[in-house]
Amino acid sequence: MTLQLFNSLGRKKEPFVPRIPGQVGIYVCGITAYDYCHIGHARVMVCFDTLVRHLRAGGLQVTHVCNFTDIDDKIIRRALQEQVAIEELTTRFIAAFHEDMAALGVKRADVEPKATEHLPEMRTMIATLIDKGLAYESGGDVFFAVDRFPSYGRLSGKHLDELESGARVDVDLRKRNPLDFVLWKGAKPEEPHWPSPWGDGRPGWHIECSAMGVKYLGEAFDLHGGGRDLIFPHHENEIAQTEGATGKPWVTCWLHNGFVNVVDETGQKEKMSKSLDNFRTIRDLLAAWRGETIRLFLLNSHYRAPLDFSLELLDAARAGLDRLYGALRAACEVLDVLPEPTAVYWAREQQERPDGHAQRFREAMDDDLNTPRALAVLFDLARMINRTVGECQHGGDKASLQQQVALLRGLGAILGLCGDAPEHHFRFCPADAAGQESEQGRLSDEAVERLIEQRTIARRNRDFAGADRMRAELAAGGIVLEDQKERTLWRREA
RNA sequence: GGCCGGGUGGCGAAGUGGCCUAACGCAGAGGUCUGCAAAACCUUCAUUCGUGGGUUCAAAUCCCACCCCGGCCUCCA
Repeated sequence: MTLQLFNSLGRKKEPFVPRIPGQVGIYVCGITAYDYCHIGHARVMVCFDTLVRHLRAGGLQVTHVCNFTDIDDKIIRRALQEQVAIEELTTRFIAAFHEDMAALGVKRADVEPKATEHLPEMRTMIATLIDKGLAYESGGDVFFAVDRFPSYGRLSGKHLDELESGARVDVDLRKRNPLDFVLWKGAKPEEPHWPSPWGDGRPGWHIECSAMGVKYLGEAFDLHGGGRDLIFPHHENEIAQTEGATGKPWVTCWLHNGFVNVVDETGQKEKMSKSLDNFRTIRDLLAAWRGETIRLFLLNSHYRAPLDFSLELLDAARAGLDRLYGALRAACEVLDVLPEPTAVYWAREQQERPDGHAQRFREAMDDDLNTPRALAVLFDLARMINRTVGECQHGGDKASLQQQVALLRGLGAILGLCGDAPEHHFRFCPADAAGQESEQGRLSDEAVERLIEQRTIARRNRDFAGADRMRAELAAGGIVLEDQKERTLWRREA
């Protein structure tokens, strides 16, 4: 079975066949750097990071491009509000983006181009479009003429005539067709601008992805992804510009992930978005939950389905992750070292692993990135590991345990999970504002270890009342104990 | 108005014609283990898949109608 992906262009699953055997180019629409990222952004990045990991596990050489929009209306407005230079603002939020993504286990893209660093490419493309009669100057701006691109609307399933009849705001008299979109905006006073044959100004939003996509991945490449909300008009416009300029088909397969919705107290749902001001930033959440927990939460539903966000669901995800790491930790009781969390590489591994788990995992991922099903395999493996640990403790064979744990880590790595030391997971200490009082009440790792030692002595002396008192003391600090044969493990409760 | 997703157990979520008396996770119940716990393991937890029709030997899965939720058509991941 080969990888099948749901192509938004045509709205059906298709076998994924790289244009160049063994190689894949993927462009993911990144962020506009003017604010912190929220769960919606996290979803896109985790989703495509996972896809890239899976492609690589399949032996493909992937070039992953993810851009930054570092000039646009919102950025200008925000910089003005905060009284900072535009570049300072964008630099700050790009750095924040990198931090957040690192916490979520999202690998850096191979290329992270910025719009402001690609003015020449954009101008060239605009010039070509004008030459070809697909774009025109009007009132200091340059517009793309949608009428001149016959397949406009193909991606979004919209027809020009229907769009035009729809109620549209702001009829711009400089446009020949109200749907024409701007490629180049004439400079306004006080705004950053660059020179161009059509006068000073700055690029429109859509053109940057076209120009940078072509530059780094070519006039034709395999995959282009982003959130559902980008289908129209952003991606529709990208296609029109690029294919208009090059005269040939651009992207083979368009991928779009579903929204993250927010449910309020009354049960009302709505899409999480900046403009609705109902978003939770990743950074907020990272105070109370590990990034990996957020990642598991996101991967627990299929990427194209809508996803409702709630704190309760994050707690459930944390409990699920506890289970996975619990198995790894149990394995530590038998194995001296855990196998490296290196992603399974199918080309090499598949013959050696006829065992059902790897197979099931791969089939799930190959089926349009069915991460919930892939995750189920991980949980099944965890159960098996727990069982095997029990057998090992009764004199069973360690080799199969070693293999199972290696598989859990190897498959986990494709999802970007289970890569840490179990203790790192269980001792995670929420830095969250849950309270100032918790600041004092919080026990340091060392203090916990000390109390546990005392308790061990008490238990040895069969002073169970004393031991229970110490356990209660630890419990008050959010510490849960697990007595093993030889030692006592502990974890912090959420 | 046009177009697009989604409605599966207490919750989340797979499954899209027979392996489904519905995977997996969370929560719950009982048991084993334990000084007691915790964790783990075992057992249990939807004869039912928004509603009503229909097609079929067979439907959560296909067709028709309807209801509900969300989104896009304007910046948005």
